[in-house]
Amino acid sequence: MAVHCAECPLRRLPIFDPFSAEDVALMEELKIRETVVEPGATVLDQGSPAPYLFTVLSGMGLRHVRMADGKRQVINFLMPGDFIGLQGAVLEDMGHTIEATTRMVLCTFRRDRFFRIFAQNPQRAYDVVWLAASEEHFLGDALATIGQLPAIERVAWAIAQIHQRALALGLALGDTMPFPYRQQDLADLLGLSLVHTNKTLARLREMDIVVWRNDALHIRDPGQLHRLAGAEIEPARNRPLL
Amino acid sequence: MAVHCAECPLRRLPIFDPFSAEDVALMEELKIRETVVEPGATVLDQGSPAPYLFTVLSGMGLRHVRMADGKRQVINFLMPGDFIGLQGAVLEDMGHTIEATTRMVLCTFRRDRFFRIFAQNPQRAYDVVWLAASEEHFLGDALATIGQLPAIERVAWAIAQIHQRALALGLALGDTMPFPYRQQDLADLLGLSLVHTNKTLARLREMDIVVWRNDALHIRDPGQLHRLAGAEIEPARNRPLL
DNA sequence: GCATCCCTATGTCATACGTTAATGCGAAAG
DNA sequence: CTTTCGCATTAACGTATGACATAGGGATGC
Repeated sequence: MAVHCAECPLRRLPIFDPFSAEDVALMEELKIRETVVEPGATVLDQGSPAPYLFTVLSGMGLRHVRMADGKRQVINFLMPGDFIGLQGAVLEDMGHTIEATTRMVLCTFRRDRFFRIFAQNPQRAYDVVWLAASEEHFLGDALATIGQLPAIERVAWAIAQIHQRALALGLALGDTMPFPYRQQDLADLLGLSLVHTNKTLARLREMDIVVWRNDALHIRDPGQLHRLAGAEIEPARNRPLL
Repeated sequence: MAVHCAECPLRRLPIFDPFSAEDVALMEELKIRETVVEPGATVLDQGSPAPYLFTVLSGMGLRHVRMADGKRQVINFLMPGDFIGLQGAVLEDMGHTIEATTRMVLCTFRRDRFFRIFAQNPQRAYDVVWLAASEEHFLGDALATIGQLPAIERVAWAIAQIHQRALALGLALGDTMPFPYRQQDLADLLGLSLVHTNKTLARLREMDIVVWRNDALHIRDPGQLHRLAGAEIEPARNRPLL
């Protein structure tokens, strides 16, 4: 019954893929259909509750929040296998907007039908919880990065994150990966200004750590990059209660 | 079967309260027990996968991450009704540490037994998804605040958040609320230095917006505070399943 | 061909914030 | 009563980052 996304070994995502259907009846029940989003277009704009849930079948994008004064915060990146719209489906509004940075193909299903399957298949409910927890984990990491690290480490962190996911998805060829973002997107993710992000990227280039040209990014020194990005989390002083 | 926490109108939390048991057999099945955490002590230290899940019955605390160089990032605050340990229960490790800032009473249950009820009660599965989504909503908000706003607005945001939750829980008396945190905690939440947080609080005091003494905080000018905090502070409301 | 647009690149200057250090103050300890 | 400790408070100074300005490089269109 559960159809796992072939493109998503990373998140083990239990999604419904309309193209490799195993259970046509279930898909009919869920009213699954395909949605295409062109680069620059948005799909689930913030403010409104969402009657639909989506799974990313292909393409890349990002979710961001637009603030009162025009400031923008990118929450995270979207890659094939990601499951979006949960907030909008469960809360009264989904607090952010989904924007495509490449042509993105989504698998769409209806909220009401989707949650109905919880009753039929508890394992899927657990999978959804797992997804939400992964998301939470990432956001905590992002919070720590933005809150505590200097610009160069933030940028390195973002690149390492994207690389890691791209690798797991088979989108990256070794240390070269697709990078269909503008520097403004990176800046808005990391809480930096565009100019400073640019300068930081220049520094990374001068240090011969990464090279970025034309929607593709190459990591020339993975060791250095991960040293910059990764030293963050360390086991805390442990005082076991149990 | 579901026993809702009397203390938690805000999150409508579907928790098991061992003190108002309606279903003794279920509680036995879940091996529920009570856990007390003294101020300063920690539970669920980061790094280890957690075999237990907790619900906060009373007291306050926070979750934070400790980083390599000793830096600390507070992820969020904990109040009665909060459900913790989901990441540790679902992922291989829970990325942060839970720390009590007052004496905290927790309701503990075993991971394996807990998830088993998904099969028996799909509504509870939906509730857990709802909880995770609320968490996600908050983290996105925090990310935008830390990433984009200046110090004074960050502090105002944090205070407004806590006030809102305390109000909903009946912990606040009008514009006076418990505030059992050190300024360091606030600083680590907001990605600011201790000193700068202090100065910002002093500014807010001079502006006659908030006064803070002895674990209690009084909002003297709610209008001003909310104007500073931004309209972002809307609570995550629940969306009925049907 | 030129013009326009969007984005990247780089320099100069301004400032919000971090760092260090010293002071004070109440609570707990001896 | 004095000491110590944890935490709040302020001041002086340094710096990472933001703001502004300008130029350059492809694209796309006429």
